Amino acid sequence: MDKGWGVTVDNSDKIGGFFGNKPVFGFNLSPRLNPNKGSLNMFPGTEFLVNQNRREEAASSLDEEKRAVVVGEVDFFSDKKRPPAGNEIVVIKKEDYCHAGATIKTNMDVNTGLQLVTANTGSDQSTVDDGVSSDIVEDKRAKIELTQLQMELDRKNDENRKLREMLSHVSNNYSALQMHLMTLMQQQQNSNAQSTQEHEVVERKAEENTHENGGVVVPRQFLDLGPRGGTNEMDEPSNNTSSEERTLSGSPRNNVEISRNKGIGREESPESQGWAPKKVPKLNNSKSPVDLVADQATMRKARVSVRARSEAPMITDGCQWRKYGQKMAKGNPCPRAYYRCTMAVGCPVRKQVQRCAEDRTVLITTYEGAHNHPLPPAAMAMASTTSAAANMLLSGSMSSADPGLMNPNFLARAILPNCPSSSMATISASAPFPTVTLDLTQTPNNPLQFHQRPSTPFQLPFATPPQNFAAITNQAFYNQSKFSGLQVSQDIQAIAAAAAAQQGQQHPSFADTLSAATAAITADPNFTAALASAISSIIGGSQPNNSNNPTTTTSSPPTTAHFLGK
DNA sequence: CGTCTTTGACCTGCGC
DNA sequence: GCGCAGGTCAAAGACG
Repeated sequence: MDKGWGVTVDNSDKIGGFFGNKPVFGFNLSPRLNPNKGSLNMFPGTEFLVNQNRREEAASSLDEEKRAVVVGEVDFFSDKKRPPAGNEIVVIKKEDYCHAGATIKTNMDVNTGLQLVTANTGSDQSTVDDGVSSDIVEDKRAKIELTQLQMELDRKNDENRKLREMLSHVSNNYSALQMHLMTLMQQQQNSNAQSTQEHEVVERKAEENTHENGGVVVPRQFLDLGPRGGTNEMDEPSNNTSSEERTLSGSPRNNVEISRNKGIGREESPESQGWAPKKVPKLNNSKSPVDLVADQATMRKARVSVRARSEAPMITDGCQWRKYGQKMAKGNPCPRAYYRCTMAVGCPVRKQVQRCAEDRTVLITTYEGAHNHPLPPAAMAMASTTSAAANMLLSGSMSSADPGLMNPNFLARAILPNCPSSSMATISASAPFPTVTLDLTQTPNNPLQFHQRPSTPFQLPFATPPQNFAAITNQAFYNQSKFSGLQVSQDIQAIAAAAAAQQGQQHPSFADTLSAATAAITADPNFTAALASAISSIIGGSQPNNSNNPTTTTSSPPTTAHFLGK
């Protein structure tokens, strides 16, 4: 039944749907083509539409169109896949063997009851009577593409959801592992603390005796790092004690110091309040437990080194420093300057400033000791950072029995929990002064690193949201208490609260402060970048006001400070 | 005059 | 035991 266009398929063995030598739509006829039994096989790759009941709905919308892509041979005339009468199959993509717009229609012959298949090659649209116009085909094609995009979007969304779930799962596992590690570490520290408890009792008695004898009361440290602090612990008990020890040493110089301490009233000198020389007097071989602990503490005295690019001779850190020496260090043509904190009498904090031999634009500032006085709020960032770094380092060293706990990567993660890369951490824990290096000369994408050797310089990012300071500070304090398992003084709590108050937060308790800090960190997923940005802003802000005279730092507004809490 | 820096001397720890 | 390097002291000088 030729409709005048295309081919009508009936009981004949031929189907005229050929375009050239190629069959339209690529359908093959079965040798015994019965419209009810025949087959219409489409070549793979042919995109087509099935417009169900188009015939009945005439010019109805194309919403009911079904789209399919032939991925294999499709037998439309098999019993199962036969399209019902009134279907229209439209090719939407030009193929080698057909044109876009070519159609196959199935229709029921009302006279014979046979299902008719009408084919239109699409090559000559003028012959199409009720066929599909090219505009409609284009419209269909656009709709199909839209559908394709929607499907792709759905697929991507689903994939993203699965990835998020996977990430969440991994994060949970990591947190669980970290908590487990911390638990193990704290258990180890507790056992260490027990072993040193006896020594503490001895030291406390010594302190009490000092007070009874009218000795100088040494201010408490902000934090106790390690078993009862560092070298200051050794110097704290009393001047009398240290003097006696120095007498035992037989050192002429020490004898001079003894006479000074007793005679000229150097009680307020640094040496009497934490600034006693680090040189440990040689004592008798039969050291007391206190001495042994003190020696151990000396060995554990941590340093935090900050590498930053600065033209100024010294970075402004909000603290007041007094230069007390300068030395030429081996392997570096630049002299090393020695400073001590003068913000409070007897503050034991010292720092060394030296330019990097390889890159003289890099200023290396090494902090040692803990401040024994309140810190300006602006000084919190660096103070807490260095303090946390030192704390982690010392905590790790205390657990030297377990090498895993000294893993620098773990340490760095403890300090910077959101550091994505474990390779950021390299910590020099070599005796007697384990050192953490905060390198601000690295690439902006990875600005804060822990490592032993500097490498690539970079421009400091100076844009710093001030509200990050509180988060940084609190995070550092949080890490201190969380990982070191040591006591956090009320001063620290106040400082942390003050720092958090900079964010306009209310913190009735330290726990709340920590919670707020955690929230702040959560809100700012890139803690590393925030911290680096904060520190770099310190340095950046210091540069304009910095003079060659370190003392001028006191007159400039204390934007921040470098402190190393012990 | 007080404060701070400079700088040579001194002390200590460590490696050989 | 000696030498070296790092760290510290303190007298002298500079500066406001």
